[in-house]
Amino acid sequence: MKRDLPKIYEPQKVEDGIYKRWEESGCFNPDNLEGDPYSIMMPPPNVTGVLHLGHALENSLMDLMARFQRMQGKKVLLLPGTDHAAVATQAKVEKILIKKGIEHPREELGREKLLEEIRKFAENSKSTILKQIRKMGTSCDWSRLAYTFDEKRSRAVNEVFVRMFNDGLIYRGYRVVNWSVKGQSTCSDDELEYKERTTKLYTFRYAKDFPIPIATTRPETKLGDTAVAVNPNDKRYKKFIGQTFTAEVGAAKPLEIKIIADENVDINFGTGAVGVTPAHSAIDFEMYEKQKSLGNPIKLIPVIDEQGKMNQNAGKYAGLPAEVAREKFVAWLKENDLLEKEEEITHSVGMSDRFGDVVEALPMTQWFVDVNKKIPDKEKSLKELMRDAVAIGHGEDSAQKITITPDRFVKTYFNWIENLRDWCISRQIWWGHRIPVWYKNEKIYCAPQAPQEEGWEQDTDTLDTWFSSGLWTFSTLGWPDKEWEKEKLFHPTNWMQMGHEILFFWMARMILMSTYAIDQIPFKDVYIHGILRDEKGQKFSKSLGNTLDPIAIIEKYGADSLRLSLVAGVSPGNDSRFYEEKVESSRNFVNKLWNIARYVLISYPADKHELNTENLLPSDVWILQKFSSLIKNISNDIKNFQLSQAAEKLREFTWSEFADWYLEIAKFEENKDVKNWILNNILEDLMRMWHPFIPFVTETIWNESGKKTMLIAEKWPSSDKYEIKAEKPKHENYLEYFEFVRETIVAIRNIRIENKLDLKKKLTVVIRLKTDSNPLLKEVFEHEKEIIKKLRTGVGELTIEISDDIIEDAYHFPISDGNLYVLRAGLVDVEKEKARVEKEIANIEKFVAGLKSRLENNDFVSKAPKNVIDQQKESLAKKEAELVELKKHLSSLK
RNA sequence: GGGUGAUUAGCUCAGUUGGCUAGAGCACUUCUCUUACAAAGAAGGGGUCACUGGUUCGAGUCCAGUAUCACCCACCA
Repeated sequence: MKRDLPKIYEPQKVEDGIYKRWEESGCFNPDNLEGDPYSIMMPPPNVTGVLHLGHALENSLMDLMARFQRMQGKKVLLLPGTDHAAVATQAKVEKILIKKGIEHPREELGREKLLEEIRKFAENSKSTILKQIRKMGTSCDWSRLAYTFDEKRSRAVNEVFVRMFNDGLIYRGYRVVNWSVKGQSTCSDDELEYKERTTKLYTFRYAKDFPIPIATTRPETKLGDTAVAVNPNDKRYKKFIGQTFTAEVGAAKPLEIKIIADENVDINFGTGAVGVTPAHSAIDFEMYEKQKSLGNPIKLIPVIDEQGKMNQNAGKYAGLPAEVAREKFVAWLKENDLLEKEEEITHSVGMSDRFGDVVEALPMTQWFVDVNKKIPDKEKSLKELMRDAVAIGHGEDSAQKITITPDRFVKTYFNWIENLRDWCISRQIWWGHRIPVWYKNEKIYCAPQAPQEEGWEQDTDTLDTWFSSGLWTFSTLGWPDKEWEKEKLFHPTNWMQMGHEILFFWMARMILMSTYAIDQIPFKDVYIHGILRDEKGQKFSKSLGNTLDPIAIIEKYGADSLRLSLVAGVSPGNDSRFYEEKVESSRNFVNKLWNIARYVLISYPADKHELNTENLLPSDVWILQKFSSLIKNISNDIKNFQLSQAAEKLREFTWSEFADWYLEIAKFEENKDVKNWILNNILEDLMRMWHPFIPFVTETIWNESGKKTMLIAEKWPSSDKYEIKAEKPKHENYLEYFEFVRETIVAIRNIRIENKLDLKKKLTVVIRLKTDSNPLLKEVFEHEKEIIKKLRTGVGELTIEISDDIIEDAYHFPISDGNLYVLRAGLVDVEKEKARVEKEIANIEKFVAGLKSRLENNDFVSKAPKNVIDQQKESLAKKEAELVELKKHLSSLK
């Protein structure tokens, strides 16, 4: 049967069709699958735009694992979804609208119209993203598609909010928060991006008679100072602690500065004193709270408003933008001779990562999640829940313990938890889950719906987007609706992969939400991947203009090539560089695989016979052995999340062993029935193992091989099938013999090329076996003679001798244990051969010397494990034998 | 200031509990259009595993320190 398959694999022609067939097969939906549940929740991409390479990486990883587990016989759920990404999306749409000429989108459009614009944008980018996920080949269950802002997820959000409110974990408080003037909204600590800036550090006194100078980079906020903190052990200032000074600096009222003690003040830094501005610094606000709890309160005077301008408390500075007020205040300080020093320093300032402006610290009434308060009935705080889940297991149950790969991130996580403050969850933007709290006069009511009576108004704020994405692992499964009962078998989810940059944003919040709301960890294993960088090691970013569109890459090279290049050559947790050459290399491999299959399918039409072990030749035993251990290796690697290693091993076997050696030898060896069985079976099982990595080409090959089933639904191969029962003792040695044959062939090829021998001309070769060599070896070589001749060696005549004599005027290549030589009579370039052999001898001598000294070392012999010693002894014996032969040979060269 | 990671071939990177003479891809050299594949095949060259000490019979691997780079956290008032 002659088949017609194109020489070059063309992914563009098949990928969409295959994806459709997979979808129709029902394999994406775990309801159609048997086995233990296995679930992965897709980290929902933000609906702010299109899929980028990072998403492509994540899809590759998740789909790899999903397909692998499905082939392991699991009931696999890979649940897709998208994130409404509150601030990010609104900021993005507002930017677009501003470009279109709507300068103040919120005022000009109003809440409903602006929300409509955002919704349109979100829906649009959502559908693009979902299409792109399909392009990647991701085998997710579209019937369970979720969105953080859809009705079901909104119910979950409200449910958790109300519960936390009732448990007293969510509170409304007047505290200093991060405020983006540009975005007119709060942001959480984690949403800040710190950037280095040079600014001036001013050292001054509030008044001539004020005893302590202080330093600041924000003089204008000093109009709201209410205290100066000094170290209680500071001899200079100790005497002032407890006193209050007044100073007239132009604020609405004279400043009343209380000198307070604080251990954290560094005596040696700056002036050793800190001007405390409780209203405009998170740290100072903490001091304010501390003083309050100590019964020695200080005042809190805001001087900057939500527009970033000075307010009435700032007296003569009121109404000025902060920067202008700063200059004016500094000028005033100079005039009054209060400024002692002015120096340039660099320090980092927090910028809103979405709106891009420097955030202002302002005291405001906002909603917070209290992370330190004990949860009723639990005796633990949210912070403790978050720590337990990773440290000892939720509820001290080791089965409810999260493992993180690589484990160094555990430390990072704990460190973050230690420093965690209450989480500000209210945002003043409109795109997001509205806070389920209702007000009427002084009354407050917390529930998804307003009370029946008239006059209740809902809070206008929305929730931080991470509040809803924190629920993702279980809100996607229908919680708190009835559906959950049916779906909760998928929770805790099994595997979660994410970039290390969202460890705190997301992983931490999922743990918080899940352990609190449903008393389960959200996932068992977390796999942290690095971020992708360009070939120069820079992050991909729009502003650098170095972004790559994964879809364009797929169109050029195919999804498989992209996936393979993203998964191979990376290790967990580490960043990796991405560039087109990597995709090219993967494309070349995919095409190689295609051609391997093409050759096998065309030349070895499968039939159903069993493997005839009587007819096994060394090459067969060799490849079967290699393959059966490969199967075990790959399974283990994937189970240990060593995905890149698995890909490399597969590639090595496929290309260097199966294609380069076995396939070539199969062309000449006579036991066609065995060859047929092995080629077809290994090809088939190789497709299974490659499938999670490169699903499209493997499915295509599977289909071309005439299989009725789909590869996606096939089982992972078992190594048992390839294990040769040792009924024939010679098979054990076959493995070794085949290595001899390989070495012989390489040696002959080397002779030709290194000596520039005419490749067309036939070569006469003598293989000399030593007299004491295994008689089977001769048999093998007699048998392999024809193969050696044919396998691109150009050998015309090959004889095998058994003797100990050196043949003069020949090339000598000791093989493996020193008892086998490849020789070629005549035509020797003596000088060249001498040089080569001398180099080789020097090499071996060095190695042998090392081995000897080790083996003569009593410490080594007495302390090293036996197998290591044996290994080295064996190796020494071999190399010494080689050395003897090579030296003999060298002396024969004249 | 605290922490983490990286440093291995020209480039990009593997190297799982320490154990034969340290690997891959790309690039390079030479040869080959040999009927599966030139997006290929064959044979090669190329490394003091950043540095200095230590532990050990044995260190790329473990420990300490140093240097350079990258990142994270805190933030200097």
